[in-house]
Amino acid sequence: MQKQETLTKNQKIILDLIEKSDQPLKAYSILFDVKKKGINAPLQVYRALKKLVKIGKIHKIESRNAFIACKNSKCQIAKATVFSICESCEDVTEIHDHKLSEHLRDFKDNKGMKYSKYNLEFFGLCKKCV
Amino acid sequence: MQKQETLTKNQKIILDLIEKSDQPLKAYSILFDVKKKGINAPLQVYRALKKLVKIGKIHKIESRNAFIACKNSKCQIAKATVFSICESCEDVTEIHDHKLSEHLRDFKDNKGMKYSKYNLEFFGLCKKCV
DNA sequence: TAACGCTGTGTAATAATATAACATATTTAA
DNA sequence: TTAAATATGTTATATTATTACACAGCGTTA
Ligand SMILES: [Zn+2]
Ligand SMILES: [Zn+2]
Ligand SMILES: [Zn+2]
Ligand SMILES: [Zn+2]
Repeated sequence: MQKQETLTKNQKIILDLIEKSDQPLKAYSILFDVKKKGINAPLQVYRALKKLVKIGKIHKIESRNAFIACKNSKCQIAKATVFSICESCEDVTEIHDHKLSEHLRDFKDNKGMKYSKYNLEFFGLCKKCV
Repeated sequence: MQKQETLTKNQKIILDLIEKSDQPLKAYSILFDVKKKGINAPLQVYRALKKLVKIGKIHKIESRNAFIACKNSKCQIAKATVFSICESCEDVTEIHDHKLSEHLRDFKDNKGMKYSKYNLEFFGLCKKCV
């Protein structure tokens, strides 16, 4: 369900920037970078980020307040994200693990709660940093 | 490994407050509540929170920037947390599911990364809010 | 004892993250 | 072709979190 063609100007500018980075970007660093393209205010950035998160083009790394592009162009799991985060170099990688996804998708607690979404962040040391 | 007896005055005040609430509290709401006890500045709160998180007495709900007490007094999993969050009433519950914990503890990605910690947040609607 | 490292405290200032409110424009759908 | 929904630009402000500095208490150890 490709939707990029329906993005607005600001959304495209900001998505382009995030997609060019393989690591998460913070809102105010995005703002700094897009000022030359006429985006002047935090709110313009946050609005675009909100939309891009909503349609699954990017994800928010909650523990870092940063945003990373979803590399899976057919991402069906915009609402079911798993990341690995190196606590030393801060390298972030999105994990797509079928078995894990299944397990999480099927998880039922004992409260009868219905889950529509989850976010999982693993922390540790990457190979370079061990 | 009970460590509460070694907590300092500020840490105790703040832990008490958080433990009395069954729902997550935000740092500045904590600050407001403990002003009558002589804690005047954000940093005093954040320092106590940091320590309490570190020793597993409380957990941070990353998506909400809020802090909740760990109800499991023998919590071995201060670094392996799972929460369910109702997106309507914002009710938060810590989940202790043995099978899920095992699955997450044993998870290995294909990058050879060594995980020491994870945080999982499920979102949905609780029974009241469905 | 004295020197040191470690942890915590108190205070002031500031940084970083995010939203409210308002006026207007554009797109979409009935 | 009106109405609803979505997006924009701008200003101001709210919320969350840290830096920097001076000092106090405690245990180790020289
Ligand atoms: Zn993705
Ligand atoms: Zn690393
Ligand atoms: Zn816990
Ligand atoms: Zn609810």
